Amino acid sequence: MILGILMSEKCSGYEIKHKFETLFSYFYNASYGTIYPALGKMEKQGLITKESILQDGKPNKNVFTITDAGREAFKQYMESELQDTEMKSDLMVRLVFGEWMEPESVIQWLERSIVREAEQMVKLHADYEHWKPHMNPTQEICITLGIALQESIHRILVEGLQKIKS
Amino acid sequence: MILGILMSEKCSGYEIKHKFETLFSYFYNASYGTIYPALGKMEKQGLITKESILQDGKPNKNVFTITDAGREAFKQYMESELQDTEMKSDLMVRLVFGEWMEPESVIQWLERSIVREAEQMVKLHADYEHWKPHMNPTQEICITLGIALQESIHRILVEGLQKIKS
DNA sequence: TCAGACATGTAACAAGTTACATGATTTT
DNA sequence: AAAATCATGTAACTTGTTACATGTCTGA
Repeated sequence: MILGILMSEKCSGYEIKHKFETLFSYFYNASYGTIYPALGKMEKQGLITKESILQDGKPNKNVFTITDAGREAFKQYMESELQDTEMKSDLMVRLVFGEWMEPESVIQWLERSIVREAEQMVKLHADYEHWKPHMNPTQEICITLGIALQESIHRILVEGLQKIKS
Repeated sequence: MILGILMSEKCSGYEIKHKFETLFSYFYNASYGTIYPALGKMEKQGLITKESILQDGKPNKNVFTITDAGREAFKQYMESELQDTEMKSDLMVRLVFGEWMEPESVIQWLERSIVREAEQMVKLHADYEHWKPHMNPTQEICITLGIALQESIHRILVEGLQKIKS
């Protein structure tokens, strides 16, 4: 992911984190504890180069630029075998063992999840409208996929909640 | 998950793994390298007890039974704060950086993913038909969710592929 | 005869989280 | 006066994977 980000422009670790939070948060996340060690490692491997920028009134910045070797590594990843999608859903785990709980608990899980999905849907739709003009076709597929997943989850949970309540 | 499984019946590590593969594989997975250490740890904590069964013509079995403390731990988990769903999609990562690749690569990713989703949909539908009679309402919501997610992904990818090709 | 089911476990490694440690400037 | 933004990094811990190690029985 970091190499992909650096394909477009050089960035500091802080700026990379910001992109994870604003642009990619709907399908990817990384903490500083992942980003900084990864940048250090890739610099050692010669995939990126560091440039220290002294700033006035702000801390210094370490800005990283992708190298030819880095672009090569990025392409190798992009051409490698596609990995399966993994997902970890606490809600699904609980639903499978829901028989051991009172219906009220199940209703709480569902209502809570419905609200969360609805909130994320609003955010994603807004993001889509916002970035639509600069998005290329594959990025459109990606965000459309994100939105479709949330809408499906939302729909099924609402239907499920009705059944449980009735 | 293991405690949840043991709520219904005592099981060996091997049997637990089998359940992960057949009943839960659409939303959860665990390897022996996770299961056996987890069983050992929970036995030490007194959440489960071990019983060694000598078998004829087959290796011995260590069968684990949940204790009162285990049932308590299970309920504490079920009543704890619901965690957000996480997902890791290699396809989405690639789609976001698809601008750096030839359309042929993008088409390959999409076609590959469409086939995989279709295969899993067939399997999940068959599973649903098979276990429907013994499923309780919350388990139905869970598998319906799994099926809906796969159908959405499939639909969006087919639509996306058409746009890319045109 | 060979693959697959039955059965348990460890060791090395990979990946990622959270909290800690520091500190100036800017906005509310 | 407090909170947020800008900015970098480490250490301890958690979680999970893959490969190794071992061996019998049963069915095609």
